[in-house]
Amino acid sequence: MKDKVIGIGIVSDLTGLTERQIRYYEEKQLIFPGRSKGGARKYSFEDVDRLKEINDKLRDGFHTFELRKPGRLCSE
Amino acid sequence: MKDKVIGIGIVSDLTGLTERQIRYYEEKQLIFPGRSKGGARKYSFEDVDRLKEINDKLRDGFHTFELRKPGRLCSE
DNA sequence: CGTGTAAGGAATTCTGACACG
DNA sequence: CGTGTAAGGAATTCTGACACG
Repeated sequence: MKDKVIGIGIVSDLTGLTERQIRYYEEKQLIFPGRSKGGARKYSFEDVDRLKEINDKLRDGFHTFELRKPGRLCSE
Repeated sequence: MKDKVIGIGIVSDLTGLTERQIRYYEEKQLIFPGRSKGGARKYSFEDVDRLKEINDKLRDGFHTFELRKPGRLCSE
């Protein structure tokens, strides 16, 4: 379930999110996909669930920087 | 685990088999991958295990036609 | 801020075939 | 029989940018 083996196209199908959204969440450090030799992003099923959750939260009014994993412990 | 979401390249990495072997086993009806809209083969983790098993059997001397799922119920 | 899109390139996968044995 | 490879095309994904707001 933690194997990073799913391509972004399938993840898009699975989550209903656009590839743009998925890449943006990575840019904002909310998700950390693996990469194939060629550089293609690879996700796990856990990542898929996490992506759905992120999108839900965003629709609830949260901002990307509020959804980082750790929670705090960033600057102290 | 039964979700057909893994591309043939990753399956090749996961199983150690070449893409040629993986496609050949499909041609011989030993494995049944899904397809993306564009026609790319998509496999499940179950398929990955099945592929390893198929290759093991072949190395043990079996032939592809002896490894079909059903077992018999083909011509009677 | 979060997301859409057009742009050009690079990597991936597909099929049918010839090869060996 | 099971697998390797070169061949050309089609689909996938990548990055950086401009856009809106």
